[in-house]
Amino acid sequence: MVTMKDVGREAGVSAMTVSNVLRGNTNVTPETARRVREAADKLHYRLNTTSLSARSLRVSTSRHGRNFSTIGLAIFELDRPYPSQLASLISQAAEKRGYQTVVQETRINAENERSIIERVSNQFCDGLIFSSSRLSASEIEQLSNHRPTVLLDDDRPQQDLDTILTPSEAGAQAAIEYLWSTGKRHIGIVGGLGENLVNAAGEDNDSSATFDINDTLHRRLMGCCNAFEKLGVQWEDVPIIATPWTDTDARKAIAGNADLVRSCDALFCMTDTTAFGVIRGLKDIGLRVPDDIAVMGFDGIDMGAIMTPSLTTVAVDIPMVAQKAVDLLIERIDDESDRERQRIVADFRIAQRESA
Amino acid sequence: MVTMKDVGREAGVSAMTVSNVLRGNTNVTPETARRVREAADKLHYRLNTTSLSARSLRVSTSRHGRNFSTIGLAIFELDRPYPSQLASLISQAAEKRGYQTVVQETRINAENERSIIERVSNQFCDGLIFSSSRLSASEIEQLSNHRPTVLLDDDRPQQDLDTILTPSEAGAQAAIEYLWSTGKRHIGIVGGLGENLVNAAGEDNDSSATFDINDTLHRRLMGCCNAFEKLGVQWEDVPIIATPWTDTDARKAIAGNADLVRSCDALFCMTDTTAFGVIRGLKDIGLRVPDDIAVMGFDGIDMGAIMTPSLTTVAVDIPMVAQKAVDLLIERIDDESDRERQRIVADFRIAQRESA
DNA sequence: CTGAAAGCGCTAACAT
DNA sequence: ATGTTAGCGCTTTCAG
Repeated sequence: MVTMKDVGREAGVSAMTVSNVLRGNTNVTPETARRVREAADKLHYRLNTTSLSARSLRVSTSRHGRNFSTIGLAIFELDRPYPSQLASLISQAAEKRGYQTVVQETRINAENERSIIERVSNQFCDGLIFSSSRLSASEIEQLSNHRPTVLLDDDRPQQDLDTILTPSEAGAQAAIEYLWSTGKRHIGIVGGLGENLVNAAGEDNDSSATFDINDTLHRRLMGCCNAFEKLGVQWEDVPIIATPWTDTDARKAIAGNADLVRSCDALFCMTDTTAFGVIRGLKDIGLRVPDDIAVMGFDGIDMGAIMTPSLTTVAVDIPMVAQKAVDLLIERIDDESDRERQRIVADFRIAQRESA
Repeated sequence: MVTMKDVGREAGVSAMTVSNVLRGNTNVTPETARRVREAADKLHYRLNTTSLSARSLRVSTSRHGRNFSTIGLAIFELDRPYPSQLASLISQAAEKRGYQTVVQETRINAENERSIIERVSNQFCDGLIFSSSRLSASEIEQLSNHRPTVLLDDDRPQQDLDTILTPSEAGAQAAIEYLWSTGKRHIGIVGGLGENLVNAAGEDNDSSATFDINDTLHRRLMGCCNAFEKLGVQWEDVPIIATPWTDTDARKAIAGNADLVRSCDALFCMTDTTAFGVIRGLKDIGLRVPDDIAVMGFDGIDMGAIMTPSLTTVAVDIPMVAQKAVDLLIERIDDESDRERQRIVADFRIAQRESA
């Protein structure tokens, strides 16, 4: 690494003069400045900002008088609508409160998450937001040196961190009840079993042994189950189509379960993206939505309103998730007191559109 | 700020012992350890990782023997398919090469971009990728202390940085030619004029005065223009429907230009998202796609394949954009030599699907 | 106009 | 088992 000392030696001056030249602050002879700049160019000098920050510990105010507060957001996937909308909303909510957000993709991999904390979040973030983490709260706490942390969509009971949850159980129950209220009596569920999101099985048997990637799934299934029970339908009789929660997988799952699908008059899908694939898959096998069969999703991503047919769905209040996450985190950052951890379930509404 | 010294004073030990306890490394009396931990808790001590990094300058290898290389990606929006897919692909390409990616949303705002560089990228990234930046290359260079930088989709000729471009001109030309080849003779263009992406007019009149947010638009229009010229169609006769490049805006634009739309037998949309809104808007006014009118998009986002009807589009090789961006950047990071700047235009193909 | 010294918080190496 | 020393790259202070 090239230091100011090196540049100084090359230019025949001290490191101090190099510093002065490069920041253009104090008076330096034009000739000296030129020599220094040449030397810096020649050696490809780059300001080592790490040590700059070390220095800045000393001076209370930053050079520009701004607050350099930063939130780290670890999110499972960036290429799908729900997490990317959430990331965007969090960025914007944080910005309104004077925080910069840095987003990192975990792809639901524990090793990635550790790396994120070690390399970045822990290095310079004032707080962390973890969405669908595979790490235990205690590991996050330890790796992050007890940085304030908010978890999203992590329902493991042993966690002792602030948590924002999507209304999986209540939302799913409301979905089934809605379909029932429109006269559907043969409601199937899509996205039920098997590995979900990604096939991330078989890793990480230690710290997160208690973690089930299908946690959110279970809560949504539980909501369905409750609804059917209230409606007097045997849970065992409910058709469940297994598929990962992606559009292409869901499309294939419909093709592979055509007969089962034809016995239904409505399908409730575990996510909107799944529903998109289902609607496409239904067209592939000659079924019209909603005329032949109703389809309902879960999430409330923007694109659902634009699709043809537009998607009836459990619309989670995603801006609320983002806002609460940011608020809770900043509260923790500002206030070191040990107030009790919070656990907030986001609102939802049934967005009644064309598909059901 | 609470330092190890403070904790040590509270616990009646030296800072060194505090360090040892907190990292659980060396042998410490359980009793001492307990006292230290209590003191740390009481004072709300948090490891100052800034100085950790300062320290790490000294020891060549990191504590875990890993390389802590990081790429900063500044992207205009995270809640739309194209940029979020791109961000995801860049993250994954970088990871394969041992780099962690931190993503930040600019929302096409110069002040945000400056903040991103100052707060984050400049602090600890080895290199930057800027997508649709509003800053000039020279400002980026200066703010980032000459960090290696790759620009995406920035066609300003004065820039002297590595650049990856989407094939706007060739892609648009190919789109028009494709529609023509299917017998369409009344092709309209959607997404043509007015502020695009966001209404970010009126800011930043100094450094980026030379920057036109409609730059990409102009290149795509130029491609259309070339195609029509070759086909013997007067450019002045081509219907152009102005709308920002979002689905909801595009949907409204169709409703507001119903008569003009009805005179067309095909519509070429500036982005896939625009096309989604257009298809929906066409249904709103009773036109069927592709029976009554063909629709074509530009980008090649995944969802286009799942829609009903599936979207015929200029499918940019987005993985190639991501891969080249990462490769070029890492090349710059590794090799300080001043090889000439590169300028790569990504491949594309016409994804021939149902909508046209 | 230029440079020497001190020190930011932390920890490896060494001393007690 | 615990403490002391030195130093990471840089910049503020103050002396030449």
